[in-house]
Amino acid sequence: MRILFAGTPSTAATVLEGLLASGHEVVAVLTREDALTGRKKVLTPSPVADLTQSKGIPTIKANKLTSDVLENIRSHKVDLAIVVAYGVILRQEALDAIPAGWFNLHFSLLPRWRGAAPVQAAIRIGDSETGVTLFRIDLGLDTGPVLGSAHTVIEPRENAGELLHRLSLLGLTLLNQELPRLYSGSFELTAQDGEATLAPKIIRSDAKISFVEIAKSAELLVRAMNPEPMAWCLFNGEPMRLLEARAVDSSSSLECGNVALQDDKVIVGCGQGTTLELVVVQPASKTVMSARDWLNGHSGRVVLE
RNA sequence: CGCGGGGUGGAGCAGUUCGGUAGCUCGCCGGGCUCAUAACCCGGAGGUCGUAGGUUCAAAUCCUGCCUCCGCAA
Repeated sequence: MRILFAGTPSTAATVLEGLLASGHEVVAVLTREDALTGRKKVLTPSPVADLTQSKGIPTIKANKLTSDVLENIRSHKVDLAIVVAYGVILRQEALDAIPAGWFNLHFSLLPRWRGAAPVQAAIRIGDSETGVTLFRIDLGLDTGPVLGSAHTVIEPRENAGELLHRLSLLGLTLLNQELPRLYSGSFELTAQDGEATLAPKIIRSDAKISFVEIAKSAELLVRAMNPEPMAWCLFNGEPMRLLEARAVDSSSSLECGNVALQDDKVIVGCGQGTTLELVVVQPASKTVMSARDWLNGHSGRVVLE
């Protein structure tokens, strides 16, 4: 079958690369328009566009599926569309444009964590397992009937970036398993079953650490927000990013936000007498460094907020 | 011209406002103490202070250009 692949970020590019390597017939790719990015606001193509350019695959860049764009898609005589984090809502007119329909690879076990940030949400809340779901897109938000899914355990120290990478590989396996069934028409779609939860898009203020909460909650936040948008707190009035941290047992009880060195570990007091160990941090204007290095430069009383 | 911060021995920082031959917390090397140690004590190596030029008797510190790294915003 002639496939249209729709996706934007590097995760999507990873999946697309895998599909190509497996010999699927991707005849066109849909991705978001180039965007201004970085401090200098350089117009940059999406990771997916980057890949298709080097592979010479026809690429449609669109942030809205207008009639013109849909016409363009139809001109490629596409049978089936695979969507991985494209970032655009599909209206009925768009859904109708593909004969066999649009199938989305979603990074959670639907109906849990419908929406934009399922991986972050799963870690943030402390889920012990998650997975990927391949479903046919309908007009709702990740509500379509399921073709197949695969689950995996969330590792105790795993952050969102690491988990997303594993899920993209798992998703690729799932695609390679399910696509032949789609091709042959011998497949079944099952309605989503279970409690639906929502994983809305994350904004920076969601990633602000509160040292009043217990350490475990802070740890989950740090893991969930890495690499985007990255958990942060304030040090001397400047933002400091926390790349890696974990809740630890501690004999000493620190006031919330107070930092100390104990057994060669940098620890900070959290709510209810709990303790968070800082492992990797990045102060404003500085590069990423170990928490120990950071503390070395600051003798005296060190407080985070 | 989006806003802003940084580049000082191997690491992280102070010193720059009010110019006068470099300091702190670590690491490293050697020695000591100890049953022992990541603990403690003593000693040591290691820096043309990002770069080019300017001002000056004298520049990490003042002026100008450049390189480079980063936070925020998009």
